[in-house]
Amino acid sequence: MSKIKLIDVANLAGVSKSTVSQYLNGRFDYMSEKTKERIKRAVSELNYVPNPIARSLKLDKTKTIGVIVRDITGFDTSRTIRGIDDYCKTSDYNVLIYNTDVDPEVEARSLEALYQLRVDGIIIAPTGKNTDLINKYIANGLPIVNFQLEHDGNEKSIIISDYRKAAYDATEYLITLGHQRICFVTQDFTNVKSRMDRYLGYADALNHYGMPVDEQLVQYWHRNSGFQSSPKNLLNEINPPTAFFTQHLPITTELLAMLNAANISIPDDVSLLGFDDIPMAAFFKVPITVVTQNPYEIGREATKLLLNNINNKEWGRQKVMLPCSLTERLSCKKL
Amino acid sequence: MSKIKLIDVANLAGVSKSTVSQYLNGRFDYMSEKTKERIKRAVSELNYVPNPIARSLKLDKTKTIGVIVRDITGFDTSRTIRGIDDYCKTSDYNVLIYNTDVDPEVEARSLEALYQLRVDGIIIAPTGKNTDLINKYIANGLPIVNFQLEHDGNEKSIIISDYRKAAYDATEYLITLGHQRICFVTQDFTNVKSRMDRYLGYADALNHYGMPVDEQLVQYWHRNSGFQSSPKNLLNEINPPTAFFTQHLPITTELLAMLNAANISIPDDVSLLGFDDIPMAAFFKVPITVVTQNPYEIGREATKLLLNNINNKEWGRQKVMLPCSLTERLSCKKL
DNA sequence: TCGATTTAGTAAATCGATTTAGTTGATAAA
DNA sequence: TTTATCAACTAAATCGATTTACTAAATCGA
Repeated sequence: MSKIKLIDVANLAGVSKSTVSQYLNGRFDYMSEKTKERIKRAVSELNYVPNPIARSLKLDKTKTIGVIVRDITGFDTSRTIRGIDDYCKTSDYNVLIYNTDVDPEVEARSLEALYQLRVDGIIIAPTGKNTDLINKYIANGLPIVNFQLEHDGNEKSIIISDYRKAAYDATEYLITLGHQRICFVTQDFTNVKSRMDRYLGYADALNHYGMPVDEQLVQYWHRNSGFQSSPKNLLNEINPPTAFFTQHLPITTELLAMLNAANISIPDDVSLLGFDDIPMAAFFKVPITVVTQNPYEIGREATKLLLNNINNKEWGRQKVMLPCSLTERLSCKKL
Repeated sequence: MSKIKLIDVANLAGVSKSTVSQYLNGRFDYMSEKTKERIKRAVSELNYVPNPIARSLKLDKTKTIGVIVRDITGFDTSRTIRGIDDYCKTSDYNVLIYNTDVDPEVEARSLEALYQLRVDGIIIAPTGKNTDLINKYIANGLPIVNFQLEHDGNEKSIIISDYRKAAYDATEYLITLGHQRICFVTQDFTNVKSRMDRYLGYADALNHYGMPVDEQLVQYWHRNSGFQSSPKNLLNEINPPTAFFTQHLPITTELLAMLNAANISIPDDVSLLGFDDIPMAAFFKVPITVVTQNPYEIGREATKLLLNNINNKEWGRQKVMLPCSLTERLSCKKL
């Protein structure tokens, strides 16, 4: 179990370090079978594994990628990371994780830290506030793949769910159930394409069924301040929504808690359809119907793309869209 | 943003590499203020950051630790990792994560991989099947801290919840509610101290209240084959349990699903108390009362202990026990 | 048969730090 | 005045690989 080095193998095999190195790197240009055989035996006898640090220093490649996410603890996020990790393990890459908690400054520091650590590439769920910085690193030769949030639509490499279609399908599902007044609850989506896309999908569906978008029914929620207008008040208006379509997990859970507290019953008083799966939702008082992404697959695809970029210096714009699916549970009532 | 090296700083400051290195490592033994000042200026002007790989190679320290867990996706596990990560970031350590999916072979390979990667130490939630191997690495000078599972009670360094007290408290809680027949559902606990401890806590409480342990009420569950006897059948026996106390998250959720399917109502037909928190449990049809550990804190404590071991070569046996707490929800009925 | 080419392998430079063993010039002690 | 001491630095070795440039022996063509 002690740490064997190249020179030990060379000595045992009776050849020079150079030859062993050539052997290990598959450069058999001019190497006799006999020599190959002896090195092979020495390697396995000594159980030699090259020191990855020395290798990294010389090659200026670390076989390590960085991952920057909001919070590894998130249901979808942890699954994406598992996807990244599983894919990396099969290609002998290692993964370094940085959490930002959606703080752009932390995000900027994480990028710099990973850059200084000489990672070969980065997968990032950006906050959206460091787009220029990210592009600067890319311009500097560091491959970066985005996921989860499409900001300006000019991302060089991005894996994203097909948000527009997903929102379209979900809205259509509600319309099919007879809902005419569907409240679209979202975060501010100015300049954030992946949020805008959901809105467009929602609008597409309404239009397709001959319904205009009622701006009264587009409600905004903010991470710190909560809902623009209280859902309870909304339901007390003259022409209240019959369904909520929430675009973000915290929105869904906060809304759920408020409706529970106000004794507003789902789906009898109002229907609810959420974006992103909720852990253990099947056990809920009312199991919530949701549009789900495939976070594990997103992780795998992002990694596939990144490793490809790392190993083929030249790469153009790439965008991969993965489909979402609707998990029908019991929170949407047929009217 | 280009990569500046030591020699660049040395040139700009007009001194040798050695002097810059001494400066950076705080060895000011014989260094004039003037020189210090010039190096300082050069460093900040060039925005120099030492290459961690070169440093690792020379120092044989990577400032990286490995973490081996069952599955990063788990609710508690992801929080523990967040605790580890947060602590590490404040000490400039990096974290490499390996998932085992409770496969001892994968666990063994992960240990070897991390060893070869020259991590400075490892935090592991062991499967329990590689105790000897782990000890071998420790004997080889690699600090390893255990958590989540105490196997033989001889672990050199371990952070664990106080399982015995937690099980005692939970059982006492049920007894206080009037329950006399409490079914203890567990995985096989032969040779696994942290499971045995929960049983002992359960038995302690029963004994303390003058109740004998009825072995009929100790039920076993297995990851693959499920329950020893079906919970439904159990409830149909002559003298059925009035409460289930489940010792592992998968047991709790599987039991929950089975009771739901059989239309057995909680807590009216039977009470349920689980070990480990369930994500979003508050939204459940019946919010489940649980004993919760503090996974984030466990992560921090494990890291604190590990970094301590790394930086003080001599360390003896260490065991830290963290308290659990009971989160009372609505799944336990007063009889 | 002799220079040219090919085959098989090695010595030494390199990656970017750290560290040991010196070196130099100034001051202090003998 | 000479030697010893000390302050302030530096040259060179080192960590463990990879790679380039080189050498020596064998083979080849004319």
